[in-house]
Amino acid sequence: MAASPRSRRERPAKPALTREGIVAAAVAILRAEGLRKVTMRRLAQELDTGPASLYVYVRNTDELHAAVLDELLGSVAPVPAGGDWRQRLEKVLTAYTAMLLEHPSLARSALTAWPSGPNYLRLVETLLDLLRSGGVPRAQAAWGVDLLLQHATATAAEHAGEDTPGEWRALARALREAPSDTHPHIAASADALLAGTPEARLSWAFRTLINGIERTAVPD
Amino acid sequence: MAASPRSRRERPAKPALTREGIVAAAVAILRAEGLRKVTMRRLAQELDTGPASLYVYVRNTDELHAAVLDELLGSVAPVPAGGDWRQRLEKVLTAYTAMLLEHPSLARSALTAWPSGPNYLRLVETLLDLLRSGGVPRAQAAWGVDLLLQHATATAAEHAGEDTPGEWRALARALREAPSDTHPHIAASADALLAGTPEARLSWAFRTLINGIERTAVPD
DNA sequence: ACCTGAACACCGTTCAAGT
DNA sequence: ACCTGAACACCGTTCAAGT
Repeated sequence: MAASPRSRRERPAKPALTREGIVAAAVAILRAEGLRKVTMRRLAQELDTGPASLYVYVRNTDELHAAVLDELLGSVAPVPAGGDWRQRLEKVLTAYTAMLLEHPSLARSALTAWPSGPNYLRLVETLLDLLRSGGVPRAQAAWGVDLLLQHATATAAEHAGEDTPGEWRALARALREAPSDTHPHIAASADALLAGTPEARLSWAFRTLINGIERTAVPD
Repeated sequence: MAASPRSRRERPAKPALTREGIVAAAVAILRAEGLRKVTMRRLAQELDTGPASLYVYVRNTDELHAAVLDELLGSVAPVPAGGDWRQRLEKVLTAYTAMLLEHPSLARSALTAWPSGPNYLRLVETLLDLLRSGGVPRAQAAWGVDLLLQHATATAAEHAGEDTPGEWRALARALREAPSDTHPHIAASADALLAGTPEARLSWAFRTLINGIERTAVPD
């Protein structure tokens, strides 16, 4: 009679591969080392197998990243009830953006690979509910949700270039140094263009979007 | 006396490396094969040299992509004068978006690596001018330009996942199949959520943004 | 200063072969 | 059906050495 596997090794037995387990391991790597390390090869290594084995459960790297986002979406707390619908709307959107800002590279990939899991649907439902409670017509609310979520995702995705101080500084300099004869508006607005904390700008953007959504009719 | 280089080879003499030449070659590869092929190695091969040689002129791959975008920005035609400022604004933004839609993966990279070249400044100046001519206060116009350009860029970037039929279909299905007891708003709005041509939605989005920008004050 | 070959440390994905 | 080793076809970036 052979010894049980448990008595043979000190290490925990290698767990069977499942899609769930793969996604969980991917989330762990994301939190510890960032999305750039969430590769098929690194993941396989973590799961003590070869990269080819993962293709039984995940079609490709993009699908893997989408599954990871779906997972994280579950951690966005629901809005507490009560209060002004505009404020509540801004609060959900800010919470969603904050989650994405913890993983900007994931936001970047979410821009192309939209999630469609249960947590994403719950978020869409909440946004529709709030817009409708503010009296926004159904068609406008529907297109508005897309606009609001796109803004949140894109804003987080902008922070994906880990460093970016180079690019940002180059732009700030270019704006400040724009000659006022050829670029009078930029010269007059350089400070305004660069003003505001990220939080203030995000809040303004959401309020701007909501104001626009409220009063812009969808064609026909 | 040695023969002149010209008489020695049939091929045109290898041109000296310059940043300009490198960027031009990168644009050529982009047009012919897409951004995914605009790699240091592929570019070096095209220029008949080794990848290491490029690092004299370009800091890294991101900077290369930013330079390429800067180049393409020059191809966006200026707005013809005259007409309603809103319509003109929508027209410039649509032209900018159309250019980015020809290279969605470049739009994706533009979301993180903002250009700051002369063509980009010209675009910002035009947008500020149009918003000001519509009576939008300077501070709102400044933040508004950012919002408008971000929307254009993000919209183009969304199309970067070359195929994406999988993800899109999955989302459409999830929306249509959402049970009406737990997701009443989605159930009632499924058609509205999925309605509209990309052009109609882009136009609505720009008008929505402009309406919002017009009437949302910047803090303090 | 500019250019290069070669190396280091990685990738995604496929496929034939095994269990 | 699931899993694997090995291979194919690539990456970005650095560095010592040459001109």
